[in-house]
Amino acid sequence: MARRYYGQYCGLAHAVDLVGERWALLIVRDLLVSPKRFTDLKRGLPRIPTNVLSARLKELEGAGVVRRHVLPRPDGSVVYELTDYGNELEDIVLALGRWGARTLGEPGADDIVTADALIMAMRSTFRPEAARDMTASYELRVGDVVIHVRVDDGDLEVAEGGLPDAGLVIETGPAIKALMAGELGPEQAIADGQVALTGPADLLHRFVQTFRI
Amino acid sequence: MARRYYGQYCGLAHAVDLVGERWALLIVRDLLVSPKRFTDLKRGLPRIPTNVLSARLKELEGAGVVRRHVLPRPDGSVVYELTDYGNELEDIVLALGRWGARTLGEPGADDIVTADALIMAMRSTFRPEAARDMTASYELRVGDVVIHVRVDDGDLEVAEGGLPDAGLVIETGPAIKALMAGELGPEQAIADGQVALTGPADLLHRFVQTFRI
DNA sequence: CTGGATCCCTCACGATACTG
DNA sequence: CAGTATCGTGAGGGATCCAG
Repeated sequence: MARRYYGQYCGLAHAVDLVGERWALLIVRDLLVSPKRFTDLKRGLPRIPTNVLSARLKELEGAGVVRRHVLPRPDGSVVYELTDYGNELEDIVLALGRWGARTLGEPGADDIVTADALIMAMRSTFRPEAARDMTASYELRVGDVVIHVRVDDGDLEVAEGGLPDAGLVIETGPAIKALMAGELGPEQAIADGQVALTGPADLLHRFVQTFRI
Repeated sequence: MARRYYGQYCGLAHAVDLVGERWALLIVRDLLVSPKRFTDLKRGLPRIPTNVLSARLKELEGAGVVRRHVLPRPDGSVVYELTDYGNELEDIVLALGRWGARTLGEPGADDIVTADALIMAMRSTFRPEAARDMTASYELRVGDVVIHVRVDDGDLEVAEGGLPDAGLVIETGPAIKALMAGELGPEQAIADGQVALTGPADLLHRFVQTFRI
């Protein structure tokens, strides 16, 4: 807004003005999963300084991407959520995540995986054409993050937390990236101990066909 | 790359590491139109300091997005072009430009429009479903930028420069955004003198139906 | 305890000048 | 033409502090 960085009358330049600042798209990523409070955002983005988070939220609000919502009393707390306009970034964020995942190497020592990041990763790698008429459910544990995935007749639903009646529980670590990229075969991953299953092993094949980098 | 800004093992965070720096996506935008030399890039992005352009090109090269290519003698000059991986940003850049264009206001006093920006804008607003079986050609003059557009049986081709046998020459200014967003009707635009035509006026209707923010 | 604001330091960015 | 060198400024990083 204020800062006219680029001096170009161009949709892309304007978009980058709105969401091109340093943490902005990661904030949008987390808000695409669900509305959140300041502290929730901070927890999902541990390395962001609070002043920067505060500044980004104000900028995104001013840009019409995020809405600040005060919950009714007695709670009275503040929730940030995407506007309709902000929600329309979903396809872009998913596509960019897919693009970036293709050159994602091994995780660094202090890299973390958050539930929201994993949820968006599953959404971005989902291949509807491979999931046609398919129904399956998975509980996915990566490090200490637990999410679950339901594929219901070709529709996808991903959310945080476990799933007691999951068809398959997949317990793994960073190897999940190699697995989903096809760099590591399911059998190999199990044999190496990089993936542990609770449930029928052939479901893992369907999993890697459904979610693919 | 070097700077681990985000500390997250996530495709999106990695993508933002690669192309999230301050001028990076605009450089990519211009390279999506055609390979360019350092000075050409500088001319299309007048406000970028040369050291920053230099740094971005090195980073993008290191990221595998841009390739530095030395032309054969006696020319011996250097050309920057997108790698295959870089080219795969096209849909994302187009989508982001479309998203940003929706909230693009009036141009600032010192905003410029470059040929490359306009070419990408035409590509991003093209609606194939509206251009089915259509054949048309336009020369488009916005300020002192001249490009031409061919719609050939549903296929789009946009490039810099005039087109002597264009079906319609459209001469306009910033009003083109309002026109393409449907905020300004074609007749109104002509009546106001915000658009001048050389050729049949009804082609302008087809133009605004084919290219739409 | 949530939701920030403040302070200080560093480094990336921006402007300009200059060189092979 | 294709950058490198220099230098000032402001945004980001990190820790701490404060109000409701």
